[in-house]
This record gives sequence, C-alpha cells and structure tokens, in this order.
Amino acid sequence: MPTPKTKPSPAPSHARATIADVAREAGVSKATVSRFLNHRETLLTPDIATRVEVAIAALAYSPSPMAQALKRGHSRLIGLVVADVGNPFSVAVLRGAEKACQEAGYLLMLFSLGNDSQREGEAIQALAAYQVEGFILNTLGRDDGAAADAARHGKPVVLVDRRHHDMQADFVSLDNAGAVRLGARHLTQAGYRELLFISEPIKNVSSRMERDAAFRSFINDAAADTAGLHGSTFESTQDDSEGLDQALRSLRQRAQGRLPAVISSNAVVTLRVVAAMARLGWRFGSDLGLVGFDDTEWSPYIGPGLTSIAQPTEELGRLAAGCLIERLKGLNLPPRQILLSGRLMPRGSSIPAAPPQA
Amino acid sequence: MPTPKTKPSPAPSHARATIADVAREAGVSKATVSRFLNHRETLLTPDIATRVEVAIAALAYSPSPMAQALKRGHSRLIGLVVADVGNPFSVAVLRGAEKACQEAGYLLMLFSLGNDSQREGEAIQALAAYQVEGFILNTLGRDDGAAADAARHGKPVVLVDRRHHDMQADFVSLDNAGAVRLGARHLTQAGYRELLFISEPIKNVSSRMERDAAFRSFINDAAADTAGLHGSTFESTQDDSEGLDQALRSLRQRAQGRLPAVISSNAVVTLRVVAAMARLGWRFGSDLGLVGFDDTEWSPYIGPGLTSIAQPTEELGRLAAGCLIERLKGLNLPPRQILLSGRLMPRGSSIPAAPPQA
DNA sequence: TTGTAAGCGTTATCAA
DNA sequence: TTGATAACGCTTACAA
Repeated sequence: MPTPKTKPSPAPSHARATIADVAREAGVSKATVSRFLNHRETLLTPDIATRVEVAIAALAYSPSPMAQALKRGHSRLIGLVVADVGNPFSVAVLRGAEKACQEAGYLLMLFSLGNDSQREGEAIQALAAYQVEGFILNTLGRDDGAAADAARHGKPVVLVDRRHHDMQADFVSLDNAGAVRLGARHLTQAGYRELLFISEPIKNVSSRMERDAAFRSFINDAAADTAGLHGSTFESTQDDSEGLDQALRSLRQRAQGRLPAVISSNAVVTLRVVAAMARLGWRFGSDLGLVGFDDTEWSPYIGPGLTSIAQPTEELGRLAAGCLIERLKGLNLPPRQILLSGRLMPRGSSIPAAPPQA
Repeated sequence: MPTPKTKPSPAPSHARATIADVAREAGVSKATVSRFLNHRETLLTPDIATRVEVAIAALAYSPSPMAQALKRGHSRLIGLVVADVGNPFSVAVLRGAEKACQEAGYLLMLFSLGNDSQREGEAIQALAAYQVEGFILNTLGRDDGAAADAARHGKPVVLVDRRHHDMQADFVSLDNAGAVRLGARHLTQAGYRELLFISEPIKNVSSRMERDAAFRSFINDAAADTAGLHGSTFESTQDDSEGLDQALRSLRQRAQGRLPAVISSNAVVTLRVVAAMARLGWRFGSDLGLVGFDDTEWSPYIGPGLTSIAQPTEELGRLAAGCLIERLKGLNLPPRQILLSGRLMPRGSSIPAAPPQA
C-alpha cells in the first residue's frame, strides 16, 4: 500500500501546481480559486479567502499564462520586431521598452530580422500566433504588407524611428529635422562651409529621408545669410570604402579653402568615416569637421573627441512601450506622433583649429 | 435573409481560423486535421489529405502555439536571461542564439535583469510560466537558488560565460585561461614587465575569477624565465575613476623604468582605462601598454589602436542555443563544457615605442 | 457567496 | 483510416 488513501495525495509531486490542485487543497472549487485570483477584493468570504491564500502559498501556485491566454484571448505579451539586434540603437530601444514592459507586467517577445526586411511579415505572423497583444516595430518599414498584417490582426502597433508607409499607428522618434539643424548649425557657426551629409542608402527608409530632406532645406535656408555655404549628400554602403574615400577627397577639393565637414547619419556611418580618416591620414577638426548622429560611449575618445547628436534612445523605447500599453488599456485616440529632441554634444571634431593632440 | 444557409458560413470573418474552422471547411473532423498537421506522411487518404490541405490554405490557417503548448506541455519557446541587454557581449550572444533558434523553429523570450541579479529567480519563474522549454542563462550566477529553480522545473539549462555554482548544466564560454595567457604573453614579449590586471569587482563571478586566477598563475609561471616580471590585480567600479587613476599612477611608479601595462577584463573596463588615460594625459603603448578583452568595432580607432582579445561572441550564442536544442531533442549526456578560443588582435596599444601619431 | 459546467484551440485515446 | 470525445489549465455564465 504505497500511500494511505485518507489524505487524497495533495498534488502530483514535481509538476507545476494547477488551479485544480489549489482547489482541492483548500477544499473549494476551481471557480473560487479563480475568483480569488482575479477579483480578490469582491465577493469573497474572509474565511474562504484565507484558505485559498494558504493553499496557494503552500503549493507555490501561480497561474499558467498559457492557459489564461487561451481562455482570455490575450497574453500579457508584447511583440518587438527589430531590423537587427546588432544595431545599438535597436538595443537601446529594446532596453527601454523592456523596462517599461516589466513595470507594467508585460513580457517582451523578441524577433530580430537580421537585417532581412523580407522577414518582417514572418515575424509578425509568428508573434501574432503567440497572441501578443501588440507590436513595437523598429524595422525599415519597406514591407508594407507586413505592418498592415499587424493592424489586420486588430492589434495596436507602435512604430519606432521609422515610419511605415501610410500606416495608422503611433509613432515615436527623434525629431530628425530639429536634430539635423542642430548639427548643421553647429558646424556652420564653427566656420565650416562645405558640408556633406553621409547616410546609409536612403532607399525608402523614412528616418533617412527625413534627415536628408532636413539637411537640404537647412542648406537652402542658411545659404542666404551664410556666404559660401554649400551642401551635398552621399550614400555610403558597408563594402564601398573606396567610394567613401573618394567622396571625402572630392569634398575637400570642392571646399577650395573653405572648411569641409561631414554630418554622419548614425554610429555605423560615423565609424566608416573614422576608418576613412585613418586611411587618408586626415585629422578631425582641422582637416575635416564632423558631427555624427548617436552619441556612443566611445565618441569622446576617438581622435579629439567626436561631436555628436545624442538621441534619447532608451526613452524612445520606454515611450514606445508606454504608448502601446496605454492602447492596450483601452485608450482610443487617433494615431499620435511623439518626437523627442536630440542633444548636441560638442567635442573636438567640430573645432577647426584643433590644438595639437596632447 | 442575410446568408442562405446552404453553405454553412465558412468561418467567423476576421478572427484567426481555428482547427474547427478548417475541419468544417474540409468536411472532416478536427482530429483528421490535427493528424494531417502532425503525422502528415502516415495514415491519410490522399483524397482527404488534399481536402484538408486546400481548406488550410483557403483559411490561411496556422495552429495556435498557445493551445499546442497547453496540450503538449511545451511551447517551442526558449527563455534567455541576460544580466543586462546593455552589455555588448550579451547582445552578441543574444544575436547568435536568436539565429540558431530561428533556424530550429524556436522563438526566444527575453528577460533582462537590468543588472539586478536579485531578479534572476523572478525571471526564471516568469519564463517557466510561459512553458519555455529551456533556459539560456547569461547572468552573474550569484543567485544560486534561481538557477536551481530552473533545473527543478526539469528544463535543460545552458550557461553562457558565467558558471553557476555547482550547477549541473551545459556551459559555453571563452577559454578564459587561454585568452589571458594570450594577452599576457603578448605583453611580456613586447617587453612590458609590470602588469596590472583590471577587472570589474570579482565577487563570485566565475569568469572574472577564472581570468584573475589565470593571470596570477601566468605571472608565477613566467616569472621564472622573465627577469623583472611582476603582476597585480585591481578591481574597478563605475564611479571610482579616482581610484583607477591612482592605481595607474602607482603602477607606473612601481614599474621603475620597467614598462607598465594593463590587461582589462572587458570592454567596459577598457573604456574606463581609456578615459583615465585621457585624464592623465598618457599615451597608449609608450606610457602604458594595453590589451583588452573584447574586440569592439571602435577598438582600432582609439589612440594608436587598442590591442584586444576577440571573443567569438556570436558563435557562443549560437552554440548555447544549439546545445539547448540538442537536449530538447532528447540528447542525454552528462553536462558538457564547450570552450572557445579567443583571438589576439595586435594593435598599437601594445607597442612600447609608439611612433608619433600621424 | 459559492459551485457546476462549458468552452478557449489543440492533441491523444479510443472505437468504429 | 477516420471520428467522437476527453483532456490540458484556466475563466465565466448561470445556478444554487
């Protein structure tokens, strides 16, 4: 006789306790336990309530989110799709979002596209299958169908940094136009006159287009009261370091005694410019001015220090998650746009007469 | 008469199609559809099979992983717990793991501790609740109970970079001892004699302890045939830049004409050393040699280039996920250790007579 | 205030 | 080979 049948053996030894186990242990029905869990304060006799409470504690019970999701149709899960986890910007967003989600009791499901924007649809499908309640999308946004899919699932969507074409969704981003002006004005005030905006291939990526457009219009506007000001744009790719070198050389040629400078559109591009400078043997500040988007931890220590435009990345992530969670709580507004300002971090790379390096 | 009842209206308009919808559409039972899904090649009349296939396509049906998880007791989910997503090492691991998981049809659930190691237990609980099938842990491993929890759930665990105290689990990591020797030998061969190993607070973190121990034993062993070789260790913290400066100054003093050098235990520490050098006005190579763990994208561009020890981070992540997936497939071996070698990237910071910077 | 029972979307066991 | 049917762990009418 293995176990005397007097005490109906409390719970299967090692598996997670279920609501049924708790009910048995407390001598009540499953419904009662469920009520205790979900409507604690209402409709409960103190006596019963404590019995349930004790049983829950005794069995270390916690409800299965899976079963809850199945029943309720939602999951306390938020789907985050990023173009690539290798991108520090995405990571910062991830970090902020993760924080906000944890505070609100959500868990993040991550899908990284590995820079293959074709897979955006796949990502959304996979995430939707897990009943995520909403999406945060930090992708290129070139797969319009994909984002539409998300909306079609009837789930709220927040776009970070990159707009999707004609999508009705909340949008959280840096104020690109303002940030570009910040950088460009800083350079012109420092005396630089031949400006080059270097971006990753602009394609149809909204943030890149916005920055480029803002740059052009700054040049147009400022050309009036700034003698000799001129600007152009260069699209840089991973492998074409030759092209970049060439662009830099011809920039300096064009300058003709005026001071040449570069605005780089993100940290990746900045690093490419840094590499090019090393190849060319030029010095930041004197040979070439630089303001770069994204203030990284290493920016202060390259050459005379790299002037950069800091994005409130983590804040962006937090806000994105916040927006989404508000929607999940029932907020019903037309799509919002939240634009955060960048901050200029002036350093040596935008000082024309760089003092000799110590 | 809204809809003629001849065709039993195929499926509720907008919601996800369920297996019941498919069954109805194909005129078969749910069981048959399920069989088609799971045991495709066996037990199916071609006729029926195609009918089901067509219905599935027509309704764009895909099974709900939630329901499957509930029924099967597992979820195609893998839980990844990292100490902090801000750590580039963790991100690289994440990236590798994510890739491997996607290839094997798993999805990653991420929980970042935000450097609060107390929350490791919480993380494992949360993830376990979602029926993740296994864990990849890249945490400090000071909360022993937590990891034990994971094991108690009966789910396989893979540890990355940091061992947990007496835990029976697969372990994937850099060959720390070998890597330290690589760096230290490089430094001594370059002529440096007064060595300082700088680590984050060693506490009980396994990788830090291993590196420190390896450093000490290298010094011991090498002191025999290397005249004047001496080594010590310094633990650096975020806010104590004063202490770091002091440690560097006294290192140089101790050197007494011999060449002083530093081995920094990760990228974060390296950056602190870089900052300290800027404060002190010293130059890498000549004033102080440096070899740093982690070869970052910016390493080549700081000062004369930072000599570093590259870790195969992404590979570590991929292997970790791989290990886990093998276990999930039923592999039943005693805990394995997989150690990958680091690679030395020699640059200017370990050349004593640094040529004047161009 | 509590319990009974149905059902969420699957899979697995049994008959047919 | 196929179809009922009973779970999986939970929530929620509806009854009591």
